[in-house]
Amino acid sequence: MTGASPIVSQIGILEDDPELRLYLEQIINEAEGLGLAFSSGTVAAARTCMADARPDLCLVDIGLPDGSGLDFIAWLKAEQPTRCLILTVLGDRESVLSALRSGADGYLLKDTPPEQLRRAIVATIAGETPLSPQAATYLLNIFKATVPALEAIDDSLLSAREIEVLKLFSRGLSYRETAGILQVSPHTIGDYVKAIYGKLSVHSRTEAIFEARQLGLIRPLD
Amino acid sequence: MTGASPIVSQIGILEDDPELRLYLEQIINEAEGLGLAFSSGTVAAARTCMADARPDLCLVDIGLPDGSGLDFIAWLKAEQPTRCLILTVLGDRESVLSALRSGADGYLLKDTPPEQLRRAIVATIAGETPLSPQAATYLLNIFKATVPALEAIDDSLLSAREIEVLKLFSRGLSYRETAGILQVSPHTIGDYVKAIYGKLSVHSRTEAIFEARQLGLIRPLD
DNA sequence: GGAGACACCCCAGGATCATGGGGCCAGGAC
DNA sequence: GTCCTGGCCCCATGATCCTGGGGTGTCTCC
Repeated sequence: MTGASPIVSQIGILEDDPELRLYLEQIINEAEGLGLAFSSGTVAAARTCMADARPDLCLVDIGLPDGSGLDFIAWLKAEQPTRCLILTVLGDRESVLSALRSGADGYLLKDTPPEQLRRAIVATIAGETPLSPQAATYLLNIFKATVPALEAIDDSLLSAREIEVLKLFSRGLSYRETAGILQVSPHTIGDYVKAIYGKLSVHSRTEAIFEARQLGLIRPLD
Repeated sequence: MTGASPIVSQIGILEDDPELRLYLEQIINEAEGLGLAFSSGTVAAARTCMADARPDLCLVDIGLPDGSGLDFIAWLKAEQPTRCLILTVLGDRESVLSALRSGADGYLLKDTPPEQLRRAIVATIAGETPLSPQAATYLLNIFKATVPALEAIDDSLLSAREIEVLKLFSRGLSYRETAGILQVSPHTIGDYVKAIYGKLSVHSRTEAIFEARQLGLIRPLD
C-alpha cells in the first residue's frame, strides 16, 4: 500500500541450492514488511550469522552439505525463540514428523508458489503454522489415532459434572481441592466419584482416569 | 492447458450465504478439471442432492440454518467415502478439532484466495489435507503434547525402574498389583514412589502421572 | 403425578496411600 | 579407598480415599 513501508520482519535463509537461494532472497526483498537478515548455504555459516543477525524467522532446508537443517532448528530453538519454516523437497512422513518434533513452526514443499510462500512467512511470524497439504495429512493421521472419532464417544455415559470432576482429578487434585474449585462440599465429590466408578466399573481414581482417557471422555491435556 | 479438458472431479457445495455460494460456484465452474455436482444452502437439501449426485468432494460450511455442517460430514462419511473440505469463518480451537474429528479432510478459512482454494480442492481429492495455518497450529499443539520433542525428554530425571512404576500406576494399578508385576515387595514400590514424588515435587500418584505426562516421561497410552 | 436422572448434602469404617524412619549390596565417580 | 546413586527390603503412623448407607430439591418424560 505505502511506497516506503518500514521493514518489520527480518528473515534468515538456510538453503544450499544457489539458484533457489537467489529465488528466495528475491521474494523476501520484494515483499512488503520483510527484509533479508542473512542467507547461507551451510549450517555452520548460518550459526555464525545468527550471532549478529537476529532474524524473526528462518527459512530452512533439510538436506545441507554439512548437516541437517533439523539440527540447526533444534540448536536455534534452544538458544532463542526464532520461528522456523521448513522448505524442502522431502514430503515423506518421517521428514515431516521429525521436522515438527525438532521444533519447526511450519512445513512447506519447494513447489509452493511465491505468493503463498510470502503469506506463509507472515503467518508463521504471527504464530500460525503453515503446513503443506501433504505434511498436514501425516499430522492428521496421528491426530485420528490419538483422539477417537466423535461417534466413539458416548457423552451420555458420564454427566457433565462427572466429567468436570474427572478432569480435575486427572490433573492431580484431591477431593478437597476439587470441591473447592467446583464450590461444593467434599462429600458431594465423593458422590460423583461413586457414580463415576460405578459407570466405568473401576475402583480407583487412576483407573477411572485411564478408562476415561481410553473412551475419549477426557483428552490428553483436557 | 488444453481447450477441451474433460471434467474429472465433481464438487458439491453446502453453504448458506448466497453470495459466497455464487462465488464458490464460479471458482469451480471456471477451474479446469472441476465441475459442479450440486450447490445447496441447507443440510437437508445437501442430503437429498447426495442421493443422485455423487460428487468427489464437498465444500462444507459449519454454521447452517438447519444444523451443523459437521453433522452432515459425519453422516456422509458413514455413507460413502466422499472427501470433505471445511470452509468457514470459525478459526477457534474447538471448531477446528471437532471438524477434523467428525471426518473432515481439510479445514480452510473463508478468506482463502481463489487460486489457493482451487489448489486445496485438487489436493484434497488427491488425498492430501489442506489446513489453514491457524487450524494447523491447534493440530501441531496436540502433536507436541502427544509426541514430545526428543530433546525435551530428560531421561536422567527418573530412573528406568521409576518410570516403569509410573506407567503401571497410570493404568490404574495399586501398590500390590504393581509389586506383583515387577516381582518386588510392595514396600519397594513405596520406595520408588517416594523417589518419584521427590523428584517431581508432587504428593500424590495422580499429580505424578500428570506431571510425568507433561514432561513426556510417559506417553498418553504408554 | 409418579419414575428417573441429576445436583447437592451428610456420615462412618476399612482399605489404601504418603512419608518419615531403618537397613543391605553393587557399581561408577572422585 | 570413600562417596554417591540406584535397586531392593522392612516398619509405622496419619492422611486420604473408597464405598456402603441416609437424605433433599429440581427437572423432564411418559
